[in-house]
Amino acid sequence: MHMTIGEFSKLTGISCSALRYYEEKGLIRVGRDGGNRREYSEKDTEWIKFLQKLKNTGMNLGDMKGYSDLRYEGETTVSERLELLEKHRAYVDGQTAKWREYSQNLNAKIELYREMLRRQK
Amino acid sequence: MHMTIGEFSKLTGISCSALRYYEEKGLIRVGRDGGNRREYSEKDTEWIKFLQKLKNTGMNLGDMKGYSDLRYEGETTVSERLELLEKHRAYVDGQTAKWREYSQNLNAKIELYREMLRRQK
DNA sequence: TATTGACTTAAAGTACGCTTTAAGAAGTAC
DNA sequence: GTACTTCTTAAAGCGTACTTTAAGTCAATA
Repeated sequence: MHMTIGEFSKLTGISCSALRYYEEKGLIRVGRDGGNRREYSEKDTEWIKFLQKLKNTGMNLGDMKGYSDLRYEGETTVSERLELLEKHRAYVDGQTAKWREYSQNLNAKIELYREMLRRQK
Repeated sequence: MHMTIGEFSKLTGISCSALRYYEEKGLIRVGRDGGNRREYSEKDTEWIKFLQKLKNTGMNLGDMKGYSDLRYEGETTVSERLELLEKHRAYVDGQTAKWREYSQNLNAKIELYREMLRRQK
């Protein structure tokens, strides 16, 4: 049922040092066994995977900590969490638009270069 | 015709320290006057603006340095530069797709939360 | 019992893209 | 000529998200 940090690291693909760092930053709360070793559970697996997704969508650790705090508070914070997620989605949508624009700008520049090359020949 | 680093900084909106850093990294080559002060020209304005655009599309300084080297080599490198830009566009397109996907994933998660809230009521 | 391997902590190191600091030199204003 | 501003360099500092190192602890195996 419980895993050591090494097992949990292998399972999730997250390095031990990163896992300790996340705990230190308050993203994940972990219990200890008799010998002061971290004990990770199945539930932690899902939680850390969700954190990974937030991270992958460009959320920084500070904001993830805010979300985490709400989650550890329990079910009563669901609507607050929803709000955070919606705010983050606005950010993600902004990024999407930004990159789309970059691509268009680059295309224009590339066309200019192609034109230069055609004239050189 | 020539500008000091302070004037050039104001004109471009890039801090003096950043300008010196860019020169140190080889992104821009700058001449000196009798008193060893940097002299920026009109041409540098366009070049630095182009560099800014590359940076804004997520290109790192190392890659910008590669592009810069080719540019300072002269007209014969235009097709190589074109290649670099096309490679970078592929990267930018990848980023665009990535963010679009993130947005979709987030939407799914948000819908899930909305569903939870509806059931709570 | 002795060794091995996985764990513990705190602190320092890393990469990137700068910014800040310190100390000095040179041009400008009066 | 002297005060002021802007420039010069090298080196250290910063924020983020970790990684690496050092020194020690604990449990399992030979």
